[in-house]
Amino acid sequence: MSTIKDVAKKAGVSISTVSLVINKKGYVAQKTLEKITNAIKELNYKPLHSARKLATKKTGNIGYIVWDVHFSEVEIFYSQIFLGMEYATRETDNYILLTTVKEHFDPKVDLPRFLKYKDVDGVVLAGRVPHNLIDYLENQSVPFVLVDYGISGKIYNSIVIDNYNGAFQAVDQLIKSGKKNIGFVGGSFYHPSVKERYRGYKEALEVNGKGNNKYIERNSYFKKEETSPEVGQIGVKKIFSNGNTVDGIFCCNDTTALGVMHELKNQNIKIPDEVAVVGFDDITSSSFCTPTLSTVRVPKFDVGKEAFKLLSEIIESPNVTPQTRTISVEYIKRQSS
Amino acid sequence: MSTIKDVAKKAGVSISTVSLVINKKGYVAQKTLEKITNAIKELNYKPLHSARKLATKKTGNIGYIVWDVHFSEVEIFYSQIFLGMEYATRETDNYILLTTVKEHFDPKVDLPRFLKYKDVDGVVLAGRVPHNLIDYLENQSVPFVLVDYGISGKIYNSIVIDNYNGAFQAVDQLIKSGKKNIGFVGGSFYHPSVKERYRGYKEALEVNGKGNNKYIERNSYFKKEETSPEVGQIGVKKIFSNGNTVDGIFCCNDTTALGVMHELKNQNIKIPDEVAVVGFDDITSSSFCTPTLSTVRVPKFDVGKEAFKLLSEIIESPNVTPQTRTISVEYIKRQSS
DNA sequence: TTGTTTTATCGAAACGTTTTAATATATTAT
DNA sequence: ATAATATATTAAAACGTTTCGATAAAACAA
Repeated sequence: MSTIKDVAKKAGVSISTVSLVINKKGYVAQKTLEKITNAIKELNYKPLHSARKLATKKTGNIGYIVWDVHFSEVEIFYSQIFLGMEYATRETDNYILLTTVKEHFDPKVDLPRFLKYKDVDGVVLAGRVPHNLIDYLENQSVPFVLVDYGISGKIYNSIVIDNYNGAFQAVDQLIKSGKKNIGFVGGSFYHPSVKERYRGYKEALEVNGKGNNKYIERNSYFKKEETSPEVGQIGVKKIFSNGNTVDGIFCCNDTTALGVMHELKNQNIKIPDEVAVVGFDDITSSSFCTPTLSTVRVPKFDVGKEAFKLLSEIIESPNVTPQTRTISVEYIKRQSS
Repeated sequence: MSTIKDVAKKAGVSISTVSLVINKKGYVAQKTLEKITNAIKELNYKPLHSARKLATKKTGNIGYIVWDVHFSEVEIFYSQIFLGMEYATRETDNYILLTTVKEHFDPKVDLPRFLKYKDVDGVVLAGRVPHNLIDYLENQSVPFVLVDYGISGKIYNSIVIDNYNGAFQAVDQLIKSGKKNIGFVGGSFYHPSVKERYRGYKEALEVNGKGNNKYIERNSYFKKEETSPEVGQIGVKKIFSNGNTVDGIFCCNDTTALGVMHELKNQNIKIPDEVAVVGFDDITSSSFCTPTLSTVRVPKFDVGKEAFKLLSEIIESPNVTPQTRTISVEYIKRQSS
C-alpha cells in the first residue's frame, strides 16, 4: 500500500502539499496539482482512514439506531430509510454503523458500543426510540436527529413525514370519488405518525361536511404491535360486525391495509366497488398485492438522505437551534380505490 | 476526553504498561494492574479507535454486502442474518459496514466505497451476489465468506444452510402424516438453496416409494423475482388448473408459501385438511398468518454469528484451505400441516 | 556462589495523516 | 520604488495508540 509519502516523493513535492490537494485546501499551483494528481493515480493511492481520523479528531462514523422490534418485524420501512442514508454517505467519507436497541433499554447496560466508545460523530434515531436513550445523547451532547418520531413538548432536530397532509389528501380523494362513509383502521397511538394520520383523516371528513356524520373509526389496541395485518383484520371484523355501511377504509399504514384487504376478501366484499381501501407508506408489497393498493407514498430514500444531511450540518455547527424538516408525501391511486 | 497518557500519569506508570493491560499482553504485576484498572475506571478512559487502528494496521471494520433486490424486497431474511452478525460483533471491537450492490454490477464503477478505500479487514457476502464481485475480492485477496450461497465448481469459505435435509425432513413428515400427492412450488433455480430444497423434496419422495409416482412440481420462472407470494399464487393456479389431486405443497420458502396459502383460500380449499402447506425459513409472518405456517426454521441469528466467527478466523490466518460450515435446521409443525 | 530464565517496566520509534507557522516568491496597490 | 497582499511550498509538531528492544529485578537452577 502506498502512503502519502510515496506520492510526495513521486511528485517531487512535500507531504504537506499532497495533503493540501487531497483536501482541496489552500493554494497550490496548477502545475504541481497535476503532478500530484497523476502520482496519486499511478500509485492508486488512497488516504488511510484511521490516520486521517486520528489527525482530524473525527471518527467518520455515524450511528443509526432503531428499535429491534421495528427492524425485525415485517416493516421494511426503516431499512429503506437506512438505505437512503447509506446512499447519501457514498459521496462522503462517512460510514454508517447500524445497531438495534431493545424495548426495555437501560443506558447503563444496553448502550450501543459505538456510543460507549465514542466511535461516532453523530447519531440518527429511526422511529420510536427509548426516551432515556435520547436523554443520554442530550447529556453527552452527542449530535443526533430523530427520524419519523417526536416527543410532544420537546423540540429536537428531526425529519418528519407530512402525515397530516398525506392522510388528508387521501381521504379527501376518497370522498371526491364518491365514497360516503369512510372508516379508519389503525393500531395504538404510541407513534405520533399514526396520531397525525388520524388527525388528517378526521380533518378531511370535517372539511367535506362529514365531520359530525356517523363516520366510522376503529382502533385496535395491541401491546406490542402497533400496526400489523392482524390489526387490519380485526378492524374490519369489528366494523362489519356492527352492520355498518362503510364504503371506504383509510388505514394507518400499508401493513395494516394488507390485513384489511385480506379480511374484506374473506368476507367476499368487492374492492374497491363496495369498499375502497387506502394505505400509507407505499411499501413494496402494496404494488404487488391484488388488487394493488392505493396509498400515500413516503419517499423513504429521501427521508434517509435528508436525515444524513441534517445530521452532517449539526455535526458541523452543533449549537444552532433545533429544527424540524418535513418530507412531503404523495397520494398514489391504484386499484383498491 | 482522557488519553492513555492521563491514565499512565494517574497510575504512576508508563504508557507502555497501560497499553499492556488494555490489550492483556505481556507481564504486569498484580499491584500495578490494579492501579491501572482503577485509573481507567476513574477517568472513564476509552482507547481511541482510530489511533488504535493506525498503530495495529487493521481497520476494525468488516463489510456486509447484499444484493439490493434481496435487501429491499419483502425478504427480511438477510437483515436478520445481519443482525446476528451485529450481535456477535458486540463482544469484539469490530464494526459492520452494511451496503448493497446492484444487479448489474461493475467493479470499476459500483465498488463499495469500503472496498475501494480498503476500509475493511474482510467481507461477508449474503445470498446471491455478483460473481465479478467475488472475483474482485479474490484478486485483491480480501478475506471473505459467502453466506447462503455457493458457486458450483468453486469452493469458498462459506456458511450454508442445510437445505437438503430440511426439505427432506419436511416432506418426509408430510408423507408420514398421510399425504399422498405432494407438490413443489418454487421460483427459478438461480439460487442454489432453492435447488437444494428441491433435491431434498424429491429425495423424500423417492425414499417413501413415491419417486416414480406422478408427484407434482411447478416452477414459475420470473426474471427478477425468484421467490415471492406471486410465485406461490401462480404456482397454485397452475397446479389446480390441471385438475390434479394434490394434498400437500412444499414451498421453496415462506414468502412463496404465503402466496400459496392465499390462493388456496381464494379457491376455498381447506388448509391443512384438503391441502397441507409447508414453507422454509421461518420468517416472522409465518407464525402470524392464518392458519399459522408449518415451516423449516433457519436460525438466522446463528448463521450471522457463525459467519462473523469464520470471517474472523480467516482474517487471523488467511491461508488455510477454504471451508464450508453447515447450519442445521429444524422442522416446525404448525397449523398448516 | 554464579548463571539462566522468568517477570516487570519503560523509552522511543512507528503508524499515516493534518495543520500551524514560517518562508519565499509573485502580484498588486500606492 | 516600496509596501502590502496574494500565492505557493514546506518543515515540524501533533493526533493517541502499539510494539520493539533495552534494562532490571526476581526467581530458579547449577
